[in-house]
Amino acid sequence: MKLEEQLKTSSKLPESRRLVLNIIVTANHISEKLLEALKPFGISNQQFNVLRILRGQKGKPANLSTIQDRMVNKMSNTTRLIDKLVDKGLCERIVCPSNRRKIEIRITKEGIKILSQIDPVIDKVENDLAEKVSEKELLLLNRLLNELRS
Amino acid sequence: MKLEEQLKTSSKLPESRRLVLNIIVTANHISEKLLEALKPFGISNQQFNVLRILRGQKGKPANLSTIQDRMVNKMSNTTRLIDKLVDKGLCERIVCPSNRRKIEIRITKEGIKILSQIDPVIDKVENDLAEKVSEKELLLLNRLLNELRS
DNA sequence: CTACAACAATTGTATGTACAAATATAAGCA
DNA sequence: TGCTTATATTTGTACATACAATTGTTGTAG
Repeated sequence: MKLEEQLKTSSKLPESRRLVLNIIVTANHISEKLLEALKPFGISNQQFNVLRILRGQKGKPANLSTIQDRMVNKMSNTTRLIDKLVDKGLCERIVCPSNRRKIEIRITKEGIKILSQIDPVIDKVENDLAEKVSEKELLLLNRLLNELRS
Repeated sequence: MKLEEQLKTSSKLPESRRLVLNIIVTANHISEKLLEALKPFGISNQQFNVLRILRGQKGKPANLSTIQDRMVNKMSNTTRLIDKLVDKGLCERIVCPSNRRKIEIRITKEGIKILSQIDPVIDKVENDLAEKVSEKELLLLNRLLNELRS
């Protein structure tokens, strides 16, 4: 959808402003799709993101700061997010025995199980999106977006 | 910056997942830059967005649903956001005389003034970003992002 | 060994966001 | 008119996010 249509504005925006708004609007659009897909499982985008990070640890525990570093949204309160996942039984938190300042966070069997149910649903959202452009454009988009963050 | 570097992951992601993550990470990156630029003025991205919408009304008042329609982030509680702007004296809210269910929201002189101070700062953020790619790539990015939302 | 700096996580406060329910007004119709 | 439905906003609750302050622990210089 054309950006101006989306924002219901008639003003002619400079191309640099269009880029800024376009990226933010598109990111919101995608986040909504993801959230919608996750809704039946009762977890949020950020909770899902953390679970995937924990699974990626392949058994090794992660501490809070590691998780925060790897999150898509550098959340400012991972403590409370982990609280929610612990409440749901999807991960567990124990004090690190070698350094009691740290905590060790692990995904539980429950967590692994719910992730395996979620995986195909998220894959579909991602593929549906990517199919809106050609293979070549997909690679190009990824390259250009990386450059915007340089 | 390369996406994998940003997320500190070593896994090889499918290109469709890279696109999803790339857009969200880039949008966050841009939002942070904007927020940083707005910080000296004590207003948030969304408050700024609403002020710009109100200025675009050119004297005509806007009601809540109009604002909500035009917002970049379709915020789920514009009432409370307007409260904040009213508290700061940047806009005013009066009950619409012809239809008392509606409210009329207008930007104040104060609001216009602060916007005119903010404008060049935001322009700079937008231009700095756009300069990271060529003119041609800028247009292409805007076209492809529109397609992703179709 | 003690004092202090550095580190890791938690807590508090304010704002932002999603969703549902409540309130108030207006419009339509028997 | 009185009843129902639709419209516009507000309020409540839960979660997400930014930032600052606090707590508890470790490491280290003197």
